[in-house]
This record gives sequence, structure tokens and C-alpha cells, in this order.
Amino acid sequence: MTSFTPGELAVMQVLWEHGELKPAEVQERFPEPIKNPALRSYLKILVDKGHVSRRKVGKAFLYKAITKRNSAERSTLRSLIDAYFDGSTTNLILNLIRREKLSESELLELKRLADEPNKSAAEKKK
Amino acid sequence: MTSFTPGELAVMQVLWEHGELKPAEVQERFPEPIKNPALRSYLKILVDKGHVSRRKVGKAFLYKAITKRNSAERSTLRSLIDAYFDGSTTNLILNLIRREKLSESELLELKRLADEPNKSAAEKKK
DNA sequence: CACAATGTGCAGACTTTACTGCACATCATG
DNA sequence: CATGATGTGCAGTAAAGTCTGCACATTGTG
Repeated sequence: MTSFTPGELAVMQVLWEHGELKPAEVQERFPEPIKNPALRSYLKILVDKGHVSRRKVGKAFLYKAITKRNSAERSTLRSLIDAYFDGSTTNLILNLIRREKLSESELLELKRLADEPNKSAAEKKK
Repeated sequence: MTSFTPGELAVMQVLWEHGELKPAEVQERFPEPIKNPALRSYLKILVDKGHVSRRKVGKAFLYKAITKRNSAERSTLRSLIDAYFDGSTTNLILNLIRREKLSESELLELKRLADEPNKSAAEKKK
């Protein structure tokens, strides 16, 4: 059950996007201003929990995400669906479609996917 | 920005589903076993935050959700979409459709909705 | 009235998150 | 080798979230 606090998630986002970084580099790319020690505190927590690895390069450490973005995304979606959509992904999809005004191309894409579910499933891993 | 802690959310779920309840009734319907004082502690927090109202009936209080399920659902979805789908609801929809194997009837419902977006959009607002 | 059953108010304790501060380590370079 | 820039380790504070304990209030029934 992969779940992150807001602070942890923000750090993971940066690492997912940029790969292997030093603390100061994560700090620069952080969505809001954050002090270096605060940022390092998050990194330590994530390393302790096993979501991030680090290796020494020169005098500093490089940090890298171990937990994949896709995995975190799925487990977050899972709990949202359980909490609000009776555990049914289809309920969520229908709800979103009803709520959203989709552009022409988006509708076409949807119809294409709806028409060819097996094909899209097959090409998931290329 | 409506957001709940796990404990608060569990209480809200019970109230959303069952309407107006006494603490002991919420306790009975709670997803896991929970002691009465712990449960009441959650109720108090939710009342203090304005998400739940209560009124005295006999010697006890009846608790009722003020914040609507729909509203909490939306703001949770919003942060999930911002965190994992570039802020695009359509990205989420496409991702879900690609990931999910849908049944025949679900596909038909999807196609129907995709074909008549204006109708469903029109009857929502106004 | 007495009393058990049911409920309430409230003061906490314990845990997890979120952050701060500072002394010490490494290293290029003048 | 002295120094300043850059990093690290670690202790500690503060606030939020979770949960407990217990004294007191209300009500139905004998």
C-alpha cells in the first residue's frame, strides 16, 4: 500500500521527473520554496521507508526513486475508487465522462479505445 | 479545499450512506472495529471543522454530514489529477480506459456517453 | 428514589509529519 | 594549510492526527 504524505509526494514527483539528483537539485526543482534541511528530512524519511535509494558520488549523495510513479498512481487511484466509487473503476470512468466536456478529438479517441479494448490492452507493453 | 484524514473520511462515509446517526450507530457501521471514545473524537473534529452538524434528540445527539460526498469526491479527484495526470481529467480517463477491461454493457454505455456529450452536459447545468 | 444503561465533556498521551539548527566533514584553490 | 563553499548527521521542536480514560449527566425501569 504505497501512499505518500504531501511533502513526500512532492519530493517523489521531482525524482520521478528528473531521475537521479543531489538534495540541492531536488530543492531547486521543488514546487514551492523549501529550506535545504527540510528537504533533506523528507529524503531521509523516503530512504528509510524504502521508496528512494541513494549512492555516494564525490562528497555528496545522489538520490533516486525506487518506487515507480505508476505504482503510486495506481494505489492512490485504488483508494479513491474504494472511497467514492464503490470500488468500481467503471463507475469512476462514467462519472468523469458525464462531468467533463470533452473536445472532438478526445471523444474520437475515447470511441476508438472503446471499440478496440483488446488491441489497446495488447499494445500496453511494446 | 475539502480533504479528510483517513479516520475522518471513514466517519463521513458512514454518514453519507446512512444519513443521521447517533455515535453508537456510526460505531456499529464503521468499517473496522473502533472504540466509542475514538469514534466520538472523530465526530467532534468533524463538527469543529464544519463538515458535520449535530442536534440533540432525547439525551443523545444525532450527527449528520454537512459537506456533501460529491464535493469531497471532486476535490480528492482534483489533487490526484494534478499529482499524477498533469492536471488533465482527460488524461486520467484515457489512462483508465486503456488499463481497464470493460464489459460489453460498459462499453456500450461509454459509447453512448461519448456520442451525446452535449445532452449530458446540458442537463447538468442550469 | 435507586440504579444500571447509555451517553457526554474533556483532559491527556502517543504517533506521525513537518520542519529547524548547528556542529562536523569534504574538497578545490590561493 | 587556511578558508569558504558545499554537504552531511543528528537532535530537537511544533503541530496534526489518532486514540484513551474517567468523571459526570440523562433516562428508563423496579
